[in-house]
Amino acid sequence: MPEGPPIVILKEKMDYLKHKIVSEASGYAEIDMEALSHKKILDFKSWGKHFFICFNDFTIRIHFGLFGSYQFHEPKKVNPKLALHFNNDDVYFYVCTIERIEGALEDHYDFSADVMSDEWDVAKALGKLKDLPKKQIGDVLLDQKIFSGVGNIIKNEALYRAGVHPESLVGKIPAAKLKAIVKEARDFSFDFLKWRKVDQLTQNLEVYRRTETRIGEKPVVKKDTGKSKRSSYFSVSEQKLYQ
DNA sequence: TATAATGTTTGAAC
DNA sequence: AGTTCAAACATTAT
Repeated sequence: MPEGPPIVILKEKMDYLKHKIVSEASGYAEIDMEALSHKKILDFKSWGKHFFICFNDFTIRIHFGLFGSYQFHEPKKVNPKLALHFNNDDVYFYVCTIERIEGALEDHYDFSADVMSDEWDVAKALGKLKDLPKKQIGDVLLDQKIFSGVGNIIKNEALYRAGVHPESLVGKIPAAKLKAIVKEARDFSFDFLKWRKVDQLTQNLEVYRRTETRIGEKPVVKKDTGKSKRSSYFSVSEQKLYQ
């Protein structure tokens, strides 16, 4: 479920429930379920990996973490964290964090940091990178304050496309390469979205989890890198290490 | 069947 | 005070 693109897909799938009235809310999330009853959903929004259900004066935030899922119409066998009931329909959310946010979303989130947003701001992202010269680019790409929505798949694929090694230090990467990374973080996210919609994502990944299948071609190395110690997949021959 | 994985927060330990 | 680490949440694909 995680990275930004599947959240955009969820938002699109939820669209038919926009302007509908919640008849009842249930689940084991620690929010006031009563507060959702008989309330009209004004909109669905997203910021990176966060999904928002917007009501008049508050918003419900859902984050799916690593294992979260959702289902329309019929419940799964396990207990939902949140279930929204409508007149003739239901939506269920599982293994996610649910929080209530008061007031305007814009006061809590900077949408120009969301790589999939219309408001995505390349110059702002580059400016933030400038302040982190000693960080590894692999770590920085996972920083949601800079690249909201980027997860480990997008990180690895964007770095491969840009030809930069994940352990490269931000301050040592040439400006043109940094620009390429920022561009690919967004471009790959939209390819991710396109491929996921037709269930063709894994076939199109060039390095992520490709250590076995690429034997005989350019070998892909897997290594836990940086402070985050997340798995990086990269080609030593095609991705330059700047340090 | 065992393992690893698209994520993040929290709090203890150093 | 800063960091580093494990734990916690719990599921699914391979």
